[in-house]
Amino acid sequence: MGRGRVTLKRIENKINRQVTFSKRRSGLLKKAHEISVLCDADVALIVFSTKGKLCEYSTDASRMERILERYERHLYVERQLNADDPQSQELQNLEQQIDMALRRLRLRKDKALQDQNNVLSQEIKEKEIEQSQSPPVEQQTHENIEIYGAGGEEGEIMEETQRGKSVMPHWMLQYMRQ
Amino acid sequence: MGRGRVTLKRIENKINRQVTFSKRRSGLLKKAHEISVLCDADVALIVFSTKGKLCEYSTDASRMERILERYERHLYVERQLNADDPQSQELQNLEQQIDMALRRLRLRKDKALQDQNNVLSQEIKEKEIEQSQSPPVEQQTHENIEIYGAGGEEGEIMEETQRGKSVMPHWMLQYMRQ
DNA sequence: AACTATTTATAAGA
DNA sequence: TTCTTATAAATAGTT
Repeated sequence: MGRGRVTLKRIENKINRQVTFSKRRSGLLKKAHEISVLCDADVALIVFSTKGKLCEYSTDASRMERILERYERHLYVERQLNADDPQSQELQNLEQQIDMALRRLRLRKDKALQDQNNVLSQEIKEKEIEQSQSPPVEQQTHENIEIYGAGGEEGEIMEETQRGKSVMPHWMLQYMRQ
Repeated sequence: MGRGRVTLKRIENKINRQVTFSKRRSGLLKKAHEISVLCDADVALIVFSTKGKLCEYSTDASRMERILERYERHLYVERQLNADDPQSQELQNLEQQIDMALRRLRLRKDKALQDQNNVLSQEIKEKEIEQSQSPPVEQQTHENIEIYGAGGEEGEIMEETQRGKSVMPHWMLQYMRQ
């Protein structure tokens, strides 16, 4: 798309590669977001540039981990099919046990963080009432909005995933108008 | 793209949604693959349809897990920053320990599977020599090929991730010509 | 599954 | 970089 056909081959010119990466990353993120909204699909997208910088998209920041876990369970079935010798079967079982332990622990940790958040939001709410100012800010939503791509700064972590914070990752804002 | 503007809103008509999903999934996978080759980037893409069916792309099937692990380490730093109370700090440490155990175990398991694979490929090689037939099939590569999208069947797991099997996931073949 | 009229993405150029 | 523009590609609606 542009003034010339593209051959699917590594772009050797470093500047060109960098520019193309930046442009195409925007496009990819936009499309990932669009399919997730239009088709009600869960999407997790992780991109590392050559420089090793991270950029990610998921349907919903707080759902990224759930998507990955779900992915790993699919994956798990595949592995079981492959493991037809006793040695890897044994390792399989061990892995499963440790994995379950980790999952249980994460649930506990999530709950702890959630409780902590609840306490904090309660404090904020009380402060707001104290100050008797403008009504609470509306919940942001990503439905029903036309988005347009725009250039993005390459070279930093573009989203900090925080549990249940926002439906729309904040870096996505740069792809929006209105 | 098409005969009408798209409003970013869930497509309510089920058939339409399904068709759009299928078309856009192809496009998304194609673009994910293109950016990874053109810009030498690591990409992991996971899509679940509403029906819960999985479709995935990664730069290299065997690298998917490494990408996810790398992602989780980024993520880990974020979490540390959030955990400023003793309770979640404690859980954090516990998690880290279990996580390390799991990682060590997976390394062992990977090695076991690798060894198993090596034995199998050795056996295959020996059979080939026995039969003294055509020379070994050329390694498939995904560089330097123009790819075109094509419809894909929705409703099945499109790739079985198998350790180090192929550079190009086999479902990707359907997006190619020549 | 194909076909096209359009919209959208983007390679080059400024 | 960022914007502009010519063109290639993607795809919505249709058959």
